[in-house]
Amino acid sequence: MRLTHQREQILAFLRSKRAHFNAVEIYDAVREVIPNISLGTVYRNLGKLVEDGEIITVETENRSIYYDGYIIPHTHFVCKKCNEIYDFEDEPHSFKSVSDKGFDVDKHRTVLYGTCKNCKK
Amino acid sequence: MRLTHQREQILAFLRSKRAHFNAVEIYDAVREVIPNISLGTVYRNLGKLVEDGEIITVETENRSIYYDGYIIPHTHFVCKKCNEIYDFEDEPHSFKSVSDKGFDVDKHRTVLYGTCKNCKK
DNA sequence: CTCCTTATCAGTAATAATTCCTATTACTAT
DNA sequence: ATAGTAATAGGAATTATTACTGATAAGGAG
Repeated sequence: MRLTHQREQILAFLRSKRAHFNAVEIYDAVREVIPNISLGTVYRNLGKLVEDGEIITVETENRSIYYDGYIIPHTHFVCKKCNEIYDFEDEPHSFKSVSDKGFDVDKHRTVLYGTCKNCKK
Repeated sequence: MRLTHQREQILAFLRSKRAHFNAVEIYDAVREVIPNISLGTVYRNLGKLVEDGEIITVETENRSIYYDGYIIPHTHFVCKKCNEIYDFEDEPHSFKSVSDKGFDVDKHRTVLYGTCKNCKK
């Protein structure tokens, strides 16, 4: 994988923020540095970075996919009021009952839905 | 919520199959019974049925949302080779660390990714 | 440093999934 | 029956993502 300026900046942006962004938000952010980058380039690089394990995706009930530069396994919490995505530590889990049945688990995603601390007020 | 013929058939279809379908698949299936049902009606009713807790959604890395008439909490496994979605029992989890921090958890979704038993052969 | 190969790029068109809009129909309670 | 509300079909519009094409630039070989 060639390290292009575009790919470098996308990765740098995601690593610099401990938050979750969709493709257009990343596009807008990286355009500050590379004004003529195209959205297609952002999507292509996000895809490759995911493939390479440099970043991870968060699928929620919202239609768009969110990208996360923090790749240590963790659980996401989506607030149904403000839509903010929060990080939490994974609780211990083995998925032993799944692997025992002959299924190979590569990765897992847990998303919690509810009301966040701020929106409860 | 009015129980219309359309809503009834959508729900009946999802309850009759222990599998996961996207909106277009459900549309095609229900059209066998109600030939002139529209896709918009399917989407609208799926949304209401989810709101009402009659069915649940499964968000995966694929772009479309899958609907599931089996609403007892369980874990989904998506095969990266054949894209089949399998059901597994939930492992015990409390999300206590999340609620202890003042976040109210309404529901959770866990999706495992990997290679299924059949595709391993 | 220069050339060469090839991945990657910008720009744009196309596709897929979902939502929105409008006129019409069905149900409910007067 | 009639009015009022809610739901529908059909199609247009929107949003998110992917695919295509000729031009560019990254990285290795000489």
